[in-house]
Amino acid sequence: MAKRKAPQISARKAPQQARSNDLVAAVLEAAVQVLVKQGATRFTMARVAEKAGVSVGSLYQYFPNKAAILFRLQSDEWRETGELLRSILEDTAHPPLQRLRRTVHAFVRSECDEAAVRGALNDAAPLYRDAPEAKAARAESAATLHRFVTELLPTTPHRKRVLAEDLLKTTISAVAKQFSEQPRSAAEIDAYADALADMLCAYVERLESPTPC
Amino acid sequence: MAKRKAPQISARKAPQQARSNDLVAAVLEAAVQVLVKQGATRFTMARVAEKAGVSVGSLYQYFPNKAAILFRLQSDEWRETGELLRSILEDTAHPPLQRLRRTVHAFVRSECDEAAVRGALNDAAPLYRDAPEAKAARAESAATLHRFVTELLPTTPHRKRVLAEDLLKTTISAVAKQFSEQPRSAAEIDAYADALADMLCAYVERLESPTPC
DNA sequence: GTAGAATGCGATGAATCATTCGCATTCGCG
DNA sequence: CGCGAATGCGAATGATTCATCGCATTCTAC
Repeated sequence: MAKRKAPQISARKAPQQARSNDLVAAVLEAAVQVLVKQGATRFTMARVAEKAGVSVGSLYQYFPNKAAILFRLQSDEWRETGELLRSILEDTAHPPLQRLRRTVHAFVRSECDEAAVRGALNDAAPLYRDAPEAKAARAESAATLHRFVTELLPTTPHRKRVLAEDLLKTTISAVAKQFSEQPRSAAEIDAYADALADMLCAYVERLESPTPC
Repeated sequence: MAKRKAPQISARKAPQQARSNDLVAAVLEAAVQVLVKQGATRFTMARVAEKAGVSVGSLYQYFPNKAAILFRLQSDEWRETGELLRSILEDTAHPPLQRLRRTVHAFVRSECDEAAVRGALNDAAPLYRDAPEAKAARAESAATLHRFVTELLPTTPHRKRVLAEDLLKTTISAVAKQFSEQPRSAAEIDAYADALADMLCAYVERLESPTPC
């Protein structure tokens, strides 16, 4: 869709002294603030450096380019959410459908929590999304969902199950993303997550015990 | 999430002579090509002008700025799709559920048809989406859906119906958008649209005749 | 045919940015 | 203390891009 090259996006070098650790932390925090307050198009190295109280050159000591900072923010978010969802989906103490419902709630809440950052990160996505590192990160969460769906739809034919897995993944992520684009109250979030879970459950249950349309 | 100002985005003036009509047409066609072949970040006035075989100055005769060209492309797409969906949703010859299914198919197909343009337009969305003209365009299609949902869920309590309307709208648009981000074969598209329609129908039917979870 | 309006041109101003590089400062260790 | 390495700096660079303006060309009405 765009980028010909997907250049270096990983950290340039690991901080070795205490001060550089602080610097990286300050940069990341400043990056979030700039992203939220100024938006993706005004997210520049100069602004991040100023907000972090460091110089532009220092930014380039630990991040090879602007995309790397954005990717790091996105990557951290992915990791956190990934761990949260994994802990819910693999908690065999509860029946699958209940785990699905809890996952939907947790995910929608999580998206809305950091809506401002995520929205801006989304606008900036063209800058980092084609990097191989980003693709690897997505593959991992897909694997977790795959194991869960196999358990959720034991009697559904393989052909249909593959489709359902894709649809569930897409629906949850796309709907939550779009929903979180507007600011929402806690009550709205719960109600919406409930409705979304209702929809997914209705679909899953019908797959497992078909009823004519 | 970003833009402080949402400047002029409507056409600057209406073409009065034949040659200027041709010019506008050439510009729009060139804009699509640049968007598809070069991506949103490489979409510049100079490139569009060159591809269209006109000068930069002429671009500014009919479009006040870059966002206006992008908005015009998006607006045309919205209008076309809007008319298509409206014709299906309001065709009272078929039962509501069947119209819903046909709508889903038409919409997913439509998104995939122009996937390249839409993907790039999406990347460029921050440039035009906050303009009042864009908001007005979205409101119109929401109204069509509202009338349909009232007919689709006659016995569902108002409170739930409002939620369901939002969820249906969000799901269809968000899922189709995400699905169309990868190139798809005709068979894939049909299968996916079927699955999506299955999910929505299962949800709607359960709303109208509740079954315990 | 001609005047005046509409249209078209493209060099140019002005602004914004990502990234680099040479030098100054600070740290850790013997 | 003092040396070398790590860290930090920020002006300068080079590239890109939007948007404008004065002038040339073409069209239309009379």
